Amino acid sequence: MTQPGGRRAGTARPTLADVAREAGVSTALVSIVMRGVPGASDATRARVQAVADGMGYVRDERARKLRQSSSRLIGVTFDLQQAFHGDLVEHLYGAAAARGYDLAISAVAPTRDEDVAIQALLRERCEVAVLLGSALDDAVLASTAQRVPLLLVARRSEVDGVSSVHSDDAGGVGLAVDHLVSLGHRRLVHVDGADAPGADDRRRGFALAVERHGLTSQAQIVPGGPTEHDGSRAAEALLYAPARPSAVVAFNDRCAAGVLDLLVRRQVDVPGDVSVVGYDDSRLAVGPHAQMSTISQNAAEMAEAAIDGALDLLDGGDPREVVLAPHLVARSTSGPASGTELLD
Amino acid sequence: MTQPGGRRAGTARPTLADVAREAGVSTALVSIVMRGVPGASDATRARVQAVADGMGYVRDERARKLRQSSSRLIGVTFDLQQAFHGDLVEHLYGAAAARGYDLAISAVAPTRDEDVAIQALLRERCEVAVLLGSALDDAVLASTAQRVPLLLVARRSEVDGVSSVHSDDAGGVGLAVDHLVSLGHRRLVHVDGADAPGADDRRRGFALAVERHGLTSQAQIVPGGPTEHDGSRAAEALLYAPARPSAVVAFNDRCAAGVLDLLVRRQVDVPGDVSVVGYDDSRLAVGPHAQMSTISQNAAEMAEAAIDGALDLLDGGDPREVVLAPHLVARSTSGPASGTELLD
DNA sequence: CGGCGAGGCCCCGGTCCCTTT
DNA sequence: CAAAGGGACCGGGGCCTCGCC
Repeated sequence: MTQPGGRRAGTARPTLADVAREAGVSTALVSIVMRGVPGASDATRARVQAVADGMGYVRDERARKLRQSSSRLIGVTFDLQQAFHGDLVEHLYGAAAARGYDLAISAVAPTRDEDVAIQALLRERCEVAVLLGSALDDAVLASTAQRVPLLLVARRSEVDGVSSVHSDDAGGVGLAVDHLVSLGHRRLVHVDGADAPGADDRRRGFALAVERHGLTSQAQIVPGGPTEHDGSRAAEALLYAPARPSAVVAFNDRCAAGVLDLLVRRQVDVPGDVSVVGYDDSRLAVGPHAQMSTISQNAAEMAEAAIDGALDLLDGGDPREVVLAPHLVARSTSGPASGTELLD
Repeated sequence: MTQPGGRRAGTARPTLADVAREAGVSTALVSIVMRGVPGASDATRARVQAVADGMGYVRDERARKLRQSSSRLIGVTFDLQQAFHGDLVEHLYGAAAARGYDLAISAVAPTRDEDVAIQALLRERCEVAVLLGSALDDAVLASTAQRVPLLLVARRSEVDGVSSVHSDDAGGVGLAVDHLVSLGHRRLVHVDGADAPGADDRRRGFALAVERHGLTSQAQIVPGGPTEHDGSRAAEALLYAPARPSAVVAFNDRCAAGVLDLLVRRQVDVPGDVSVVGYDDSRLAVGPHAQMSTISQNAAEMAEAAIDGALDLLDGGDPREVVLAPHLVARSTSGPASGTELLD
């Protein structure tokens, strides 16, 4: 009750000035100690540190970043429902911290638009924004890029001034096709991603790969989507098709999980009767359907590349496109084609 | 090039002062216009707004919150891998916004400890922290609560001064048991959550419920865990048990998904041979295993209660425990017991 | 007298109270 | 009294100065 002002007890957190008063030194000195920079004697340093710890002092990142010319803050938008985004965010934290940057994350969800998420980041004065799997159209991306340097992850960018980091989607699907063909499969199907980011490239990659193997006439692309439900529906339709495929390349792991679930449910043996390959190597791939064969995008590598690209943009580097090589992770949902398949 | 100082072109974002200079007014007036508060004529308001829009002005939330006595910021920690946390975060955004608060979210993941996530929130000077499914022990919670008001979601708190919002876990499992018993099931199994938050209560609820129905001797609790893998393993063990159960109550939806996957894979008919009930009603419940019967915690309601509780704590209210009533969502993984079951 | 430890002071970008026209 | 301006201030950071051994 030393203060006549009616401030709520316990609410106020100690500031540099509070610590300085308590320790009997200036705020500048406390600042020096808290930052661990030269300018204080060891004895003073220890004493001030002890006082700060005792008071539970935590520095105000807001005030600190306000004063500094550079906020050293990277904004990230991600989709709360996408498991792969979760993997990416986790590694983005690590990659940013390793370079002395903080992360401000802003979620996208059915009731929270991507624009809203980006506006929130702009108000936080992040120096660059990293958008995971953005669904914004080129016009919006272009106008956003004029307000803040922009880097897209897991999506290609046709937009001027926008960097991007994504895996070689067409090539990745090609790896899946190569793998299946080498196992003896001939009748291949691609359950596509409809209008999801990357779906075009994966469709194209599938078409190119089957052509390369001279299997175009036996191959098929069926409409799917990015969710388990889409995969299930597509698989159901395939079961009633005249010539049942012997191998399926799904748009992503979620889609593949839907395909797998329906096949297992219909007592189709995987990989005995049908092989299935997913895309992403998200946590789903090693989940309940344990050991899904899939194309891995390597979240850690992608996150590193994203932070590198973002900081390069900040340093005045030209926007650029980084294409990562995906690789095949053959687990237990893909196997040799059955005998009948080999006959045709 | 009006400034001789070598600042990087295009990097600097306009400030209030820039807008004021451009519009030929004071910063105070621009502030009034940007906040939409009384104190400016309509004509001036329109003119200043136009200038600000033209310059692409976005206010600096950091500076604003620094000046304001209250930061109106709620910190949230959540697990990137938990689908249910994603649902909660989405609704927390909405609930906080409805009360004029911002959210600062900080993720927890295998390589990012809960302590690290909380420290980040403290540096952002959030006024209260909402922890989703915290795994911190009581001692750490108690010491954290001394630095910032704390509210736990989806976990009970024994700690003094900490509020909590969670569903009635024991009661919820009771609902599942009642449902299954009413369908004629007698040999019930609970695949538990090991040491996950809430697992104790759900075990207890199961034991109480089967006792209430006089089925203790035929009931069983087997070790499980919070992941699909745990569910799968437990289900596998059950298939080799002497008396196969006719119904399973899983710790959560992920665990139930694992159980379901293994059963389907082993060609056990669900719900013909075995009924399965999950817990959470997360996105998984309506995912690939379409239409899982489960106990719903209603993320929207929980989020509302969490924000209410957090703000109440801020207003000086006493810490309190809010227990929400879970409810049964009977979908297609639970059905009548088979004939053999009814005989014993 | 040189160098190190420490303090004074303004600044970052808004907000808000008070004063002026 | 409404509209607009002036200036202190929130919590730290960084430059410059000063005292002292």
